[in-house]
Amino acid sequence: MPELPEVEVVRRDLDAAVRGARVVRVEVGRERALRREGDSASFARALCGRSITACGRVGKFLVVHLADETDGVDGVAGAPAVVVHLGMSGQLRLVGDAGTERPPHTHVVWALDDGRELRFVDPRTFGQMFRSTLSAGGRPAALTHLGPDALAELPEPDQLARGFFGRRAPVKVRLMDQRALAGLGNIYSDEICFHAGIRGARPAGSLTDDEVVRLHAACTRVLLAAIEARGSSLADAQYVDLLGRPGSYQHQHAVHARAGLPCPVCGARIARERFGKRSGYGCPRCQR
DNA sequence: AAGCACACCTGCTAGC
DNA sequence: TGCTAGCAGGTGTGCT
Repeated sequence: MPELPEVEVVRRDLDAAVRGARVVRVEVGRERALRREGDSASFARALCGRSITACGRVGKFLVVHLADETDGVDGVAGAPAVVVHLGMSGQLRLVGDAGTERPPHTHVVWALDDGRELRFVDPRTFGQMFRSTLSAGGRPAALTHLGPDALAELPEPDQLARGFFGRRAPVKVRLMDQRALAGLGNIYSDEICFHAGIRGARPAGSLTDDEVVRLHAACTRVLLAAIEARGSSLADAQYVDLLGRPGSYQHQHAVHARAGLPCPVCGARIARERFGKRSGYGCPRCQR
């Protein structure tokens, strides 16, 4: 399932590929993909004729910046954007030839002025796209509830520690709380906790200053390595990039989805643990 | 107010 | 072999 690194890989590729292209037609095959929009016809009308000026990201949300109708200036308050969330199984696919057969579950298609198509494909339909305008800080207004981005805006350790103070919730759950820190999901919270040597089930408020410093460092280290490897593609959710290519960071996973396999550091068996309805993974020996 | 439980949805798998 | 039940997951909402 796409988390921050996967979305960042898509963002970089998309930015390089479609910046300056103009949307000439929008097709909506499934309304649910636009469930935050009033109706798909007005969504399509609003996009047609607009140029893509840049592609940004906040946490797991992709932000496609569009040229303003009047002056085409991007990035200022009030400028239009389309926010895309890939959910669990969503993919953005860019094809050069619009005649290429569309995969099943292609819910939204943007036809570009150079003949290419940007397709939103999402079997499990947890993903969505919707319009939003940029607020004063440069973020889409619809995303102001998100905490700082876990890569671009990672708070300093002392500020992270303040966010953990007094919390009984497990540190893994706290890391995945998008209102506190945006971008981490089940995969990367497991890997970050492992690299920090901290059990995910520990109450967030129980972490020492030194442990928060380790968590802070592990966060940046893991996210950068995952982006370098172009993200994680696991068996079921099948993350692939704009051109359909899988990432390779799953081969570097130390603990996630590796229950019963040996820890790459100490050889102990990786344990699976329940966090509500979710499962987390960790090394019982390396993580305290 | 923090922390839970649940709905949403589909494809895959384990078990019968 | 063919069916069904269970599971996976992020976000948003609503309850305690």
